[in-house]
Amino acid sequence: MTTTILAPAAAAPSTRSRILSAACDEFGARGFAATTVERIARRARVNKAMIYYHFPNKRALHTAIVRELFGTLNEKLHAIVTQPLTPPQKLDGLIETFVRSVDGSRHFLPFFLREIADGGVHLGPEELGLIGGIFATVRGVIAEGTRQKMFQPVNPALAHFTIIGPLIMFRASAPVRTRITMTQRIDIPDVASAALIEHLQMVAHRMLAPAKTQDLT
Amino acid sequence: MTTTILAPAAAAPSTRSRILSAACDEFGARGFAATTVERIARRARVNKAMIYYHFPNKRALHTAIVRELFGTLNEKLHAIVTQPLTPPQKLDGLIETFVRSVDGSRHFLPFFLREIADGGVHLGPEELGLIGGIFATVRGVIAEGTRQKMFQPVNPALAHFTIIGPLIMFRASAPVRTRITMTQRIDIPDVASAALIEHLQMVAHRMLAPAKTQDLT
DNA sequence: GTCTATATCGGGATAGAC
DNA sequence: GTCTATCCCGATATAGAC
Repeated sequence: MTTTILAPAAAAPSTRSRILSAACDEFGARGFAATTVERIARRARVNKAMIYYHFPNKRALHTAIVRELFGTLNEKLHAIVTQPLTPPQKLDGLIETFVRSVDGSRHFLPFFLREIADGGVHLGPEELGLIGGIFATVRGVIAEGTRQKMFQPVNPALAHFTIIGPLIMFRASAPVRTRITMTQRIDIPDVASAALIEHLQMVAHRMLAPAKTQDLT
Repeated sequence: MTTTILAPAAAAPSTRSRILSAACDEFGARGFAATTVERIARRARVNKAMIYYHFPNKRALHTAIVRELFGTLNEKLHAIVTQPLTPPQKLDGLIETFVRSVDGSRHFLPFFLREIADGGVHLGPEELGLIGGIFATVRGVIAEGTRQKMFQPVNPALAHFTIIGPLIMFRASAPVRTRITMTQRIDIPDVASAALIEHLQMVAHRMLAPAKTQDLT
């Protein structure tokens, strides 16, 4: 699977990759139904018919993007948990990779959010498998740490979403927060990647610290 | 503001309330753009023209729902923080109210998620004010606790989303998790409201415990 | 591979009878 | 307040020339 969306290999981005990139932006900003092929074409500076030359239809274009987005994240996470590290170290690595991935591509987040909101109805077995792989990876680290008594026992699903949830919601809510800030006296500032990583790691540590002995940061 | 959506006053639900209820389901399941007025009409068992008799257009119907959904939550949260309680007690109350509200209405979550995903483009000043009010409420409690040295200093925005994020994402991801469970060997079970409340309160306590002295649950 | 032109249709919104 | 019929635009998708 060669990355055609985010790495146009410099120089002359192919038409196909321009279409994919433009589609990422449009789908991410508006969602599948509200995105028109016409707008994708304009953004990619190609004709509308070109899109139907490279992809059978709108849905297939969308699926291609989902597959690549989740696939690459999956690979990155897998690379971490197979290293010889302690469970807490792996967890820190997973958190950092999550944040860097989300912050490194403005595409990933909106896609993830909308697929969740739609209940995964657009996802075929292959895409579901990719998301399931992400679950399994995080969950495996938590289970490993609990087995080694380095973590207190927690519901792995809840622990998983305690790490992912704040990241997703905080980053995804940035536009809304900006609008709120402009309209009202409340100001809800953004934070840099490093600060976000640090916060999530702190929360994970505290959440998973064994009941008696713990070193709170 | 009389609740017309969720409390149809038994007996004969008015046409208008049937429309609102049906629209909740459709908008929640599909999002604004993918929802057709035709489907709302069918579900409400009325004619399409009836919808345009009761509401000026599709958008106004959507806005009416958003306004009520966020408005009632806002009131509930406000009622808690004005009681004479300690910051940790207020926070527990907020968490419980959040979870009960989300679990009590299958409508709230999808709307919230999609508005976030869409960057709040459908939200007017009034709706933004309601969401801003929710932010301000949670944030106020955290600031109060920090001032009284009962909480360690944290970024209030991050703290806020550490509480909200897991709840939203965990509940919202239930359909996807079910599909993953069916397709693969991974099984990501759901949890009851009480267990979710307990988990979120535990995380909040641990996150906010002052650095040195703490009683971990 | 790229473009113009067009078929086709679904869906938001309205007119107007009852 | 409720229904039928319809207008009309925009959007997906295709045909076919170059």
